Amino acid sequence: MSMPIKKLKPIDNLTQVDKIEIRLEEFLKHENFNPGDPLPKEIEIAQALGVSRTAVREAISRFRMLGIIESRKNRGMVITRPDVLNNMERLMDPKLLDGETMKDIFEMRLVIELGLGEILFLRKTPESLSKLEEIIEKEDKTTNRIDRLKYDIEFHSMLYQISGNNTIMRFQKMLMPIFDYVDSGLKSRQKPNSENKRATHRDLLEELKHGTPSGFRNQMQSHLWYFIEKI
Amino acid sequence: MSMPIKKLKPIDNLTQVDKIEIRLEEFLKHENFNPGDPLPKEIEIAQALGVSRTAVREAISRFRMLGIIESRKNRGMVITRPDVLNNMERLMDPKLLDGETMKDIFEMRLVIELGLGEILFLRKTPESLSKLEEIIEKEDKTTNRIDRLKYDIEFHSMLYQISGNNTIMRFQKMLMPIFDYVDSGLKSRQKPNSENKRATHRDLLEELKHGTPSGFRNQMQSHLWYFIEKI
DNA sequence: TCTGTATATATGTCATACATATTACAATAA
DNA sequence: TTATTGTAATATGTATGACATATATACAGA
Repeated sequence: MSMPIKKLKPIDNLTQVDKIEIRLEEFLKHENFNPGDPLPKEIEIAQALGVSRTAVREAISRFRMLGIIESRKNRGMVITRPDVLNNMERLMDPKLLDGETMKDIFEMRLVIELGLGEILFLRKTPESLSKLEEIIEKEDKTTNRIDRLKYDIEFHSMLYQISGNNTIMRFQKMLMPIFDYVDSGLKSRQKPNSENKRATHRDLLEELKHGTPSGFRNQMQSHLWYFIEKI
Repeated sequence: MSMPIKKLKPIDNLTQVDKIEIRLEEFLKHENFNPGDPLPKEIEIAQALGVSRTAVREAISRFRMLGIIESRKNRGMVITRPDVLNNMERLMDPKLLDGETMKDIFEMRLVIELGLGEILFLRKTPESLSKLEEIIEKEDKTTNRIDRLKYDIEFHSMLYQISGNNTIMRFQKMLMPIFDYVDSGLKSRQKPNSENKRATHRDLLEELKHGTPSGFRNQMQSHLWYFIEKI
């Protein structure tokens, strides 16, 4: 008969560097560090923790990767404001992500676009509306398929720009490759003839000019229907 | 009179490790590495690049941080599927971010919630609706302010759960601290009496049960009005 | 005031040795 | 044979000491 082996929890499997990382994070929070504040020297940290400078450097390089620590020769290290999206951008590669996550991202792009109406009505200006107008006109004139796609993207990008929300704009931009990848792999559930009433860019613009947020949301839903019904 | 000094771009200010990182990224893409594939040994990489193992390790530790490389003793290193949100979560700290970004995030949370309607109608089930029902009932019974807040959060969390989109759910969860922080710092533009017609959780549920996506979007807009008018 | 020089300093890089966990396989006992 | 245990090989993890390099500071000279 064997021992009740399940009771035996595995011991700390953290590497030295992991532990240092944890300690440093505690240290930063506890000492209430703010962007711009200088950090102790590498050697001092190593000595204080009783570890080698090598290990400290590896731990610190992780924070550098996150963007919350910067270091320059002789100046030492300082706390910096991280760029929230910077790291995420590097991971937006269809080869790296799993299907489930990519599907999630596909939906997320749609969700954001559908939810954008409210903010657009708050931020729209005559100038921005006329820019949308320009894009639509260029779109109407062209027959080239590739150009139409270009203007399509331009139109939606302009909407984000009008939102004045830089984070959302960047977020959308980095979602794009995944969105396109998923889109090209999904089949429509409906017959092609169901797209008869799809709202156009002009419909959206007219709604944005003279309509209501509620109306705009509905138009956008109609406009994106082609994608939504793929979900 | 000064030179047109702005035209003078700074020379390569990349560290050795930066260069190694770039080379490795090229290598990974060019050789078409996929999750699960093993990487060459550290020493081999170092020799191939003509640099020290230390530098290679620092570069690789960055990829480990991103979550696209994992390494175990003797097993060597392998490409792994990164967790897209993992790094971002660590940065969601009001002390680290600047006001602009936090405002963006505040809006983003609202945008997502406003755009969620469509997907909810696609994914709702009798079971999930009755769970919402339960939460509302508990909410109605309580008079405690803190409990009401708890059920409020629970209700909205349940909506995300119904969406079936794990990425959005996690995303929202990590946006929360920033959202609350910004919210507590913003003042309402309107007089308090303007909230007379605010849609309740029950309104949302009824709409979700018997209404339409369009109706739900409007109800949600009304429900979140308190926040929206703070934008 | 500006420019060049010297020096001190903290990070960046390197070479080397050893520690440690994991694998594969041989050795041993049942 | 079968299962457990020991052992060597291996790749990553850690430590140490040395040197390289960029930057700040101070000071000298024009």
